[in-house]
Amino acid sequence: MIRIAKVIVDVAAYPVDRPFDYLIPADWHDLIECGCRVKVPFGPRNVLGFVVELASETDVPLDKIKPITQVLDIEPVLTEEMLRLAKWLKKQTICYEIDALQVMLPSALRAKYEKMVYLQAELEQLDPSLASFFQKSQKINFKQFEKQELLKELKQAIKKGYVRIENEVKQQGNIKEIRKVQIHVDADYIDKIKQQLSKRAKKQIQLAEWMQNHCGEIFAPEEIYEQASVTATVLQALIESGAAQFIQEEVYRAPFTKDVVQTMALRLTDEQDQALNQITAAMEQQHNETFLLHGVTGSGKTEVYLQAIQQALQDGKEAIMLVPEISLTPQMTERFRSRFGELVAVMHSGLSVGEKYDEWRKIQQGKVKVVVGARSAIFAPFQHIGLIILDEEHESTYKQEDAPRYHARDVAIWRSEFHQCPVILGSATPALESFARAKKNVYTLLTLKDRAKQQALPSVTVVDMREELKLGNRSMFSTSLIEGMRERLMRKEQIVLFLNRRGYSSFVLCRDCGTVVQCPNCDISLTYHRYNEKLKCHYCGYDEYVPQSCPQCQSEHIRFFGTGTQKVEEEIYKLFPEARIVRMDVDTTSQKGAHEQLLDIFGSGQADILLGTQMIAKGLDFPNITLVGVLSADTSLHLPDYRSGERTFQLLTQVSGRAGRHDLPGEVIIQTYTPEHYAIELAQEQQYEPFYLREMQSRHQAGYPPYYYLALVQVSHEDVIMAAEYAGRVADYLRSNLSFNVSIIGPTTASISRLNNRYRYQCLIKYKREPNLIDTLLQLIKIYRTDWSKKGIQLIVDLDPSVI
DNA sequence: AGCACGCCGACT
DNA sequence: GTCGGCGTGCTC
Repeated sequence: MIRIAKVIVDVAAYPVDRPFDYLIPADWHDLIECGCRVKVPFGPRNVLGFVVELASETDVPLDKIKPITQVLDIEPVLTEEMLRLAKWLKKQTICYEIDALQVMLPSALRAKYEKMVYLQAELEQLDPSLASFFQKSQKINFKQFEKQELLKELKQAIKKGYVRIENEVKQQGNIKEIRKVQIHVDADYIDKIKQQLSKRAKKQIQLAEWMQNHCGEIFAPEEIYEQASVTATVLQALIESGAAQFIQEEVYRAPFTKDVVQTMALRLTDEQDQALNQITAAMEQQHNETFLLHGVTGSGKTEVYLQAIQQALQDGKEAIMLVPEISLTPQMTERFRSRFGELVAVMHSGLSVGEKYDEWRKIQQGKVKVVVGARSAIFAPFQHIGLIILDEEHESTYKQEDAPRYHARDVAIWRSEFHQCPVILGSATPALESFARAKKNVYTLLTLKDRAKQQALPSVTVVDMREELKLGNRSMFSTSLIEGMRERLMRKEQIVLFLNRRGYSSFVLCRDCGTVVQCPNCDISLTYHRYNEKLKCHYCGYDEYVPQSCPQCQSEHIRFFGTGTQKVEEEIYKLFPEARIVRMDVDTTSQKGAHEQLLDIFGSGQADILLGTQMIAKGLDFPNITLVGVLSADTSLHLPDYRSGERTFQLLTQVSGRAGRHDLPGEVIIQTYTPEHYAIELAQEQQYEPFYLREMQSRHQAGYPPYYYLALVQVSHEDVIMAAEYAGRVADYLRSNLSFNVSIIGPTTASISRLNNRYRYQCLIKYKREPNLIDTLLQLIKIYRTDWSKKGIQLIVDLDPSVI
């Protein structure tokens, strides 16, 4: 007899990161299952929790055990697979189990808490200032009293027992329902009602007769008004007499705006066909093989994905397709929807909470078979996964930056083992780690060397901006880029300009004293944004108006340096006043749907130039683009990160791939001050393998992945001295507890040494094999959680960090 | 995490 | 005496 539920409570804290036992009330014995959300009393408050296990007995003394107060789900929201996956995530990423559970669900299913004040006595007994609140209701939100500064009075009332405070657990997600009308099933019954109607109620009689012809059917009220030509009052009257009833029908919010035309599978090239065959073979054998699909830009990776998914669907299975971020989704999702129609769900950050919830339910209820989405879609609640795909697998957005710090690739591989299905990691520029694994046959390498339509790769020119400067060209455009743009504008072809910095200019500098205007909360210079004449911190969001004089020396000689997208836009207008420009960066795409809209404008030929940041580097596929310009290849090259070379190579290759994808030949112009850097030289040749070999060499020398694994421990505190002191303790602890062949670098200041008023230090751990590592880190975290956290120290452990 | 409990200094 | 500061400990 099962009576005890083991529950993970919604409290992210070290001492409560374990299941708590609760009694299942008798009426719910058959109702509560593993994976259900429940409301439970926890100490003095009520919290939400997840049932992770059912048991028939408990070690907890009976006087301590409390019953579950509410069941939030009749059907579990988490499968057994998810509960197991959560335990794995907890261990793998060192996070709280509750965080691992929450990350798998749409935010709509997470709890919201509200403190409510309940009236416990007669209204007259209460202080008049309080009593006014309880005129209409027995319970009032605590916030109301807070706002009116009545906390003292409230405290008095609690003491006297007139009121009581209780924490209410609320669900945010509501299923959107619309009201429909169901006609009574029995025509004779409606007839009876009709007989009882007054002869003068002509309209009601008319409606009753209409209803007799539609027994049991369901209509939207508007349909009835129109079809029976009656008004709402008449319908209301008949519903009251029982001839019909209102019902609630669940609807899904529609995140798709456009209709799509059905497309068929394209004919594959030999290379594509070979790749597909290996994948489908693995699917047939139910083999959890991981493929690395390395295909040059324009080689038709997406078509391979589509046909592999087609196969999964034919086998009665489901498929998950991950894409890096919203940038890819409009064009990509359209492509998926046009192939698989209504069987596709979409998940990305651009959807509202409600829309995400609806898409999630479509997956859970088996209404769709394919999900196309960003990182978190890897947790799609499918039960028979036949295939998982990560497109652009090298992208760092697949790594979540806050707890649980998981990598979607690792989760994908875990789920593929569970479901015995293959995983495809696809990229034109695979992450070094992935390519190395493919070379070691951990992954199966599939290569697409040629573009699908046999187009030549675009010709790439690297322009040395130092030479331009010597020749007296001080503008941000080289002579050849200007010429290229002029030609394309004349020929009515399209241009993509890429710049990886948003805003107007990168920093504001005083020419007299050399002060650079900095964020007051972070150790970062502020960026000038022209449209609202403000300086903005891109890390914490702080903004201020542009100072008229230097804040340090009051000099008026302050100048803007560096170049952002807004400034480039202005410069282009100066050069080509007739050019129609679409600018895409975080500032122009923050509104919902703006992304699609801007791409539509460009795609339909209403603009000549697409100017943008990172977000335009991927996935764009427009036939008329024949020129791609990279304004400065150096920006990403000189970041203090061991991956900066790899990132630059990837970025340049991706951007270059936007040109000449169809019939017209493409040209790429890369502007740089360091043309001799191997990442730029090899990007020009568009050869991945030479770059891979060269980069592997430097990783080997410097002791970085894939030769070593990394773990990062970051310490922060409001006070520099505290932060430095405890970072030192971390380093000491690690050095004395890890083996000698592990190198510990640091403590050093983090690349952003102050963020949101906290000073940041870090220790980097490089290791090849250190079975002791997780346990040592857990020990360290224990010390931090029991001791250091009280002193305001914050400690973060990131295994396999994507940015260091 | 959040909340109660408890112990200590400063005020009507 | 009472209020409110925050160190300590617990949550099935």
